[in-house]
Amino acid sequence: MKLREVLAQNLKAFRQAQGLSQEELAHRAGIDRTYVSSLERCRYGASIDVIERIAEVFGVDPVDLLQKPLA
Amino acid sequence: MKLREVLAQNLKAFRQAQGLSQEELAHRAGIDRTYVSSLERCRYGASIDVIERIAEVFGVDPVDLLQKPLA
DNA sequence: TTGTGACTTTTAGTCCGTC
DNA sequence: AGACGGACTAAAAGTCACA
Repeated sequence: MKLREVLAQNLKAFRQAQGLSQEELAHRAGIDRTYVSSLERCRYGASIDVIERIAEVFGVDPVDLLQKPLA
Repeated sequence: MKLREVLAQNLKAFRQAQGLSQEELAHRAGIDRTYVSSLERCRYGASIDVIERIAEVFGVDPVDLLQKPLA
């Protein structure tokens, strides 16, 4: 499984776990709403800068967004 | 500390620990020689695709390249 | 609320060097 | 062996309208 796919899944999972819409997350992270959508759809492979900013919004370590689910 | 700085430090540390030159690492990861140098100097923030490929060369989890030193 | 196509701007990443 | 730069190309970052 590609790392960008892991990111996409974790991104969606963290976002929904915190009850945020794509739009709310985008606003708080200072990025575009459609870009969040693109990341969750694996349209792009994100840069580490974007990963870092999103992790800040979630209040987690950036590493957590790239960690494969144990299952 | 910025995530791209963490990557830069870990990249250099892993590379030297395995006794690889920048050029050898670049060749094995299928990226450019000067780009490895650039990453270690924080000239760029890498994409997750590049991080993944470099981690494969080192034989480690991509997450390990982004983990801050415990010290 | 989210997905998508078309688009422009910025940056990643390459290739050529010199020091 | 590696730092560093200029110039270039591919891809990401970011915006918008519309379904």
